[in-house]
Amino acid sequence: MSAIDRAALDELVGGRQRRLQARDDIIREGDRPEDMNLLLTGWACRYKTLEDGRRQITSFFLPGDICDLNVFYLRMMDHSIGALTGITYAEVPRATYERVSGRHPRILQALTWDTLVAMAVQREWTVNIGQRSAYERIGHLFCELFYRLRAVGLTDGDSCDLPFTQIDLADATGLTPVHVNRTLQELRANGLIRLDRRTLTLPDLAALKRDALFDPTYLHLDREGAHLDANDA
Amino acid sequence: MSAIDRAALDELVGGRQRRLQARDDIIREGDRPEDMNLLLTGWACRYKTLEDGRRQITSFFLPGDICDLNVFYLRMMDHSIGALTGITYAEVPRATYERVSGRHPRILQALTWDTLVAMAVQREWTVNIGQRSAYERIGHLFCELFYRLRAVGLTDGDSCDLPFTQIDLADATGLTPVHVNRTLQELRANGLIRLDRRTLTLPDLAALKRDALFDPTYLHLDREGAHLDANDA
DNA sequence: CGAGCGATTGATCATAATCAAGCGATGTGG
DNA sequence: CCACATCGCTTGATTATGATCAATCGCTCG
Repeated sequence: MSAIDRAALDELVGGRQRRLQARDDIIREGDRPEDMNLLLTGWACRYKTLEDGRRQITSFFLPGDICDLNVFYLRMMDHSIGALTGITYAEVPRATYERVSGRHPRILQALTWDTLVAMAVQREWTVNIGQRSAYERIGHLFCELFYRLRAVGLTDGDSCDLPFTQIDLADATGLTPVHVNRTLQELRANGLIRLDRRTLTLPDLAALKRDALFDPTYLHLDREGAHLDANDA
Repeated sequence: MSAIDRAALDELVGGRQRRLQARDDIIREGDRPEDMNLLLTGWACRYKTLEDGRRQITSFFLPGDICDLNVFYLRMMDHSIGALTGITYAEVPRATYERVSGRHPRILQALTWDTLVAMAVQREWTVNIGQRSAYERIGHLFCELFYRLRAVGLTDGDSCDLPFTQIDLADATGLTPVHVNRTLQELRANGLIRLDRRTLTLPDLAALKRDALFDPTYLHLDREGAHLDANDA
């Protein structure tokens, strides 16, 4: 990344920064989106709630992720974005976004890239929930999170942070918390995961990948485009 | 849509057009994407297959839909796109796309819009499969398809075409064909649908929406952006 | 006419949901 | 500093939704 690109990135992120506690929402279903949000630290998620209270988490946001690129083209949020941990994020106004992306094609390219990968991940979630068993589903999600965290340097050997509850995990996988708990025990018993105090360890990633039918192609980590990573800023 | 926009659209669609039979693939997982594909007539779908044969349809494409905007930014297809009926589609080379979108901001805006809505639909599918019962799930999908078809003028009163098999429906909803069949009977028995010879009728859309917890907000049909519809071309 | 496909039905099974209760750690107010 | 409330996790018992296995039927097409 060149000095010019870095400056452009600073310009993007350098405006208003905000801080939220776990469980607070960045933006809620029904709101009119005003800004693009870039997660700097902590974990967040996108979710939708049905009238009767059922809740589905549709994406996780890790540090460096863009929560909603271009969402200001839409009149109304059709989902909410909430903090899973304490977070800090940059609020990028539309004008700033347009100025920076207009002047810096590589930044625009990186944002486009990010959008395409986000779509690929969303598709894989559809496959995950639609076709995989509870055991595979949770294993697959763990593989995905581990790969994504590793790509931004947030793993430590075969371990990484996993700062959300089993209820969150249930809402993300379309399972009940009780069943998530039992499935986690099964994964543990098979030596595929260790999970202790918000730290996830994958002692045998190859075996987990096999059992969960995980193929990282969809993450497109072999990126040819420029890489935009808010952690670089 | 102005004459200039229309001319731009003609330029986009006016290149190579192709024709495929049902069950042929436009492009397959593992291929390198070369072009953007615009579906002109017929139905297609995006799908992924697991090693053991399980298959998940992740989106349906209706006439006028863009199958894969910008996909040429990615090195390799992580999914396939297949024809569900006989189809015709326009193959737009990267160069054409870049020339036209560079010169015609409204076209670019319309394509961006399309991408954002496609993402919203993909999220809703995640919710649908993750949280809704088989009955709600199929009902919800029918509502979605009906709304989308109506938006491009492809409905006839409370009826529309539904040119795919129960197996396709099963692969799209994450259910087995047997269970789809039984659920369809239940929907029929409750007077919410009629389904005969590839024609779907929704005699009581309001009731179906209620039972399926369908809220069309996510389709963003109240579009403020320009509307790109290949059928206009 | 026979093959193949899609839809349908029946019987049985399994995965995951539901209901309910208890445990341990953390945190707070009296 | 203790009492108790809360939260996240865990366990047990039971139920239900949807999967699986298997067979039949009608239709179209070569």
